[in-house]
Amino acid sequence: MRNQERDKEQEELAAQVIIYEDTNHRIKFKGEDAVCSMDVAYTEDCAFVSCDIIRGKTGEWINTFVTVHPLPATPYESGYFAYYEGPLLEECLQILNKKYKFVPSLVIVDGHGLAHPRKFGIACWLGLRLNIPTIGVAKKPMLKYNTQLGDGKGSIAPMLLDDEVVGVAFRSNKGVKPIFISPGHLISLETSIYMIKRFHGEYRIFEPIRRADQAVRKASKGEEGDYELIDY
DNA sequence: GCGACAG
DNA sequence: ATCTTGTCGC
Repeated sequence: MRNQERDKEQEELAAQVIIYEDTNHRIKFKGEDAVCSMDVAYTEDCAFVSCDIIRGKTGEWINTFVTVHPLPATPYESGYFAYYEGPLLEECLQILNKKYKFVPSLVIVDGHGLAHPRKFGIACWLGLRLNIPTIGVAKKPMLKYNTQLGDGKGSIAPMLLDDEVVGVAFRSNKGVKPIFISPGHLISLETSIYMIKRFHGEYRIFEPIRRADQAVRKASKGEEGDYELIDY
């Protein structure tokens, strides 16, 4: 598909994305509800996907699963990340669903949600595919933000697209580069920020994503770690 | 028109 | 994303 066609497709799908406007936390976790955070690592011949699972109600870590997949057929292109990595995330969750009847209540993705030039980052794509709430958390911005962002831990600056606030730059620790939070689907920006703060941890990178990253990194090197590899 | 642009 | 050592700082 050419970029012009993909742009059109992204704009059409973006129109289907549901973002809540209210500042109330519309996600209330019940006893067993799971929040999963996902990441991917690549080798020359395959992709490793991790799904880090915590209990939404308590934040307690449950497990980190890793699945193995063929490399994507299409190359990575900025702006079209979902076409590259999205299907991998979806397949990993399908495997966990078949094997454990696992259905997350919220999925947090390494990448953007609404904070994307056409308001359709990978978190939006996955949310639409699964019909589940999603959040995007990225290490680099795609949109401009106020670089006057405070230096202290917890400082926030809005990211704008045509005067609309589509996400925030978030200083997760004093003096470190910010991370970038945006809603993906079936969630509000306020709740997205709330969830990231709630489960964040002590380092710059959101802790569950950090664990997911470590898991796939080790798995891709054949090293042991705090993860469970699922053969397929 | 040109450049910038997640992983 | 991935290829890679030491090093500065809390």
